Amino acid sequence: MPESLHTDIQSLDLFMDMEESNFKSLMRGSYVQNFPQKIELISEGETADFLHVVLSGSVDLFSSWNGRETSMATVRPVSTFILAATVRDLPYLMSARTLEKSRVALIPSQDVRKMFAADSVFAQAIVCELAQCYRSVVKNTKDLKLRTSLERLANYLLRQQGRTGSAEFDLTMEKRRLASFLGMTPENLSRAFKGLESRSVKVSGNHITINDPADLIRFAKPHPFIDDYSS
Amino acid sequence: MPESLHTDIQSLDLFMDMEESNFKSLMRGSYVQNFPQKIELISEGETADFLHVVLSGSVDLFSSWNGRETSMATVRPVSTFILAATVRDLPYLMSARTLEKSRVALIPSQDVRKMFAADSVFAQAIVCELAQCYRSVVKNTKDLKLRTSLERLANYLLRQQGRTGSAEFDLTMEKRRLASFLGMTPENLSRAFKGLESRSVKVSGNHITINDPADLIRFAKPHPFIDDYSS
DNA sequence: TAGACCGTTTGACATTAATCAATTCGAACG
DNA sequence: CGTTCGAATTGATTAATGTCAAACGGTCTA
Repeated sequence: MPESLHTDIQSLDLFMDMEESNFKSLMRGSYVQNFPQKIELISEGETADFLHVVLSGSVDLFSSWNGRETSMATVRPVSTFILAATVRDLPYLMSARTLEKSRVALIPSQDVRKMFAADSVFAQAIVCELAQCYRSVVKNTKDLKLRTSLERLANYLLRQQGRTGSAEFDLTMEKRRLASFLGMTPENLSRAFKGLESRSVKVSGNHITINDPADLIRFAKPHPFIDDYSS
Repeated sequence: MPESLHTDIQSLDLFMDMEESNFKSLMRGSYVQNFPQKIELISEGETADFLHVVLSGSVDLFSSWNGRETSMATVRPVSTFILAATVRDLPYLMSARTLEKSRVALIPSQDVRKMFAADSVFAQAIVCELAQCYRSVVKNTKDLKLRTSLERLANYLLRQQGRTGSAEFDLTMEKRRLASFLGMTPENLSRAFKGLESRSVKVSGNHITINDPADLIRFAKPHPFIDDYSS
């Protein structure tokens, strides 16, 4: 693996503080692969042979049951996914596919498990990462169970707006995936956008304008323990 | 804290393999409290001062937003809760209340954090526990997003049946809470039970009889990556 | 044992969301 | 510049779920 990528990977909280030699050792068994768009990287139920790190592009985590499918999360650079399956040596609970041309680093799970037993700083970093992941999923569950689809969309838009700080921004995924992520059908999402027009939201293609954020906030009632992904 | 309780706590995967002296040291700062029924132990948003261990009774984890409330999980002896908030020193994402008279051990979060930095075996146990918790919530999300309420109930009954092994069993929580846990209203749950009558489910009070499990399975289509809580 | 209380059930109805079919829109391409 | 393809939208309809009010049925207690 080219040295330049080491730097990217090492910049992750997960690897940042670990013993340099240990990090090098982890990288020795790892390799980087480039994938075209819409390639399934892993499938639900497979054993977790590698910890994955998205270096560029983006990856969709999704699940299926009985012919239905739902998008669970989007992984963007630079971050890892399926850490939980890796450390427990259990089958994946989600599938993953590239959303666009992406570069992914693959670190053998066995090496990760060996290393976290040997390097206590690394173990601590894994604890933090997993706790963070756990809290994200809990927030997501609260979002799903406590809110209507219109409220979920409104809060989603406010979160996106918070990331850019601007009143205008572009959706970062296509609407059909957003619908799936928010737990509704594409048709319903389309109507939900209509329903937010009266709350000062303007949609044109995937460009969103929030004319009166205060008004939208009044309706959406965002709450840090659901919407603040940083805690 | 009485020595006899040490044994209960130490029997948890989380503490089982750690250095005896470290465990003792953790216990030194801890204490046990008895709570009556329906007492709120912690509230969403508070800082996580203690790791909680349910020794007897049972505890409901729930969340609220905008006047609505939903039950997220039930904690039964012997197990911990709010580990994630504890290790990250962040506010609770859920509230907790006793469902019945319960005995709870309180371990200062600071001590837990110190200890997991010092004892790498403990750190590994925390990693396993958190990974497990994470996977449980992911399964729950899949259940919510991929299934109708009728399917969720059917699979819930099959899971309960799997725990006892018998075709008959009693519900372990009152129906209003079960409804909330499954993401529906009590009225809807009542109708869902009716809807499962044709699938050989008989309900009498909180006593359930599954006359033809194969038939119910055909409808519910249980799947290990959603319903198998042991992996 | 009568009454009160609380959870559950039932029925009627409203709301929300999913489905199906048809159309529109927009980017990619020859 | 028109064609093509897939996504997005729209409308009509059905299905699922929530709401409200009333009735029912236990359990506890005075």
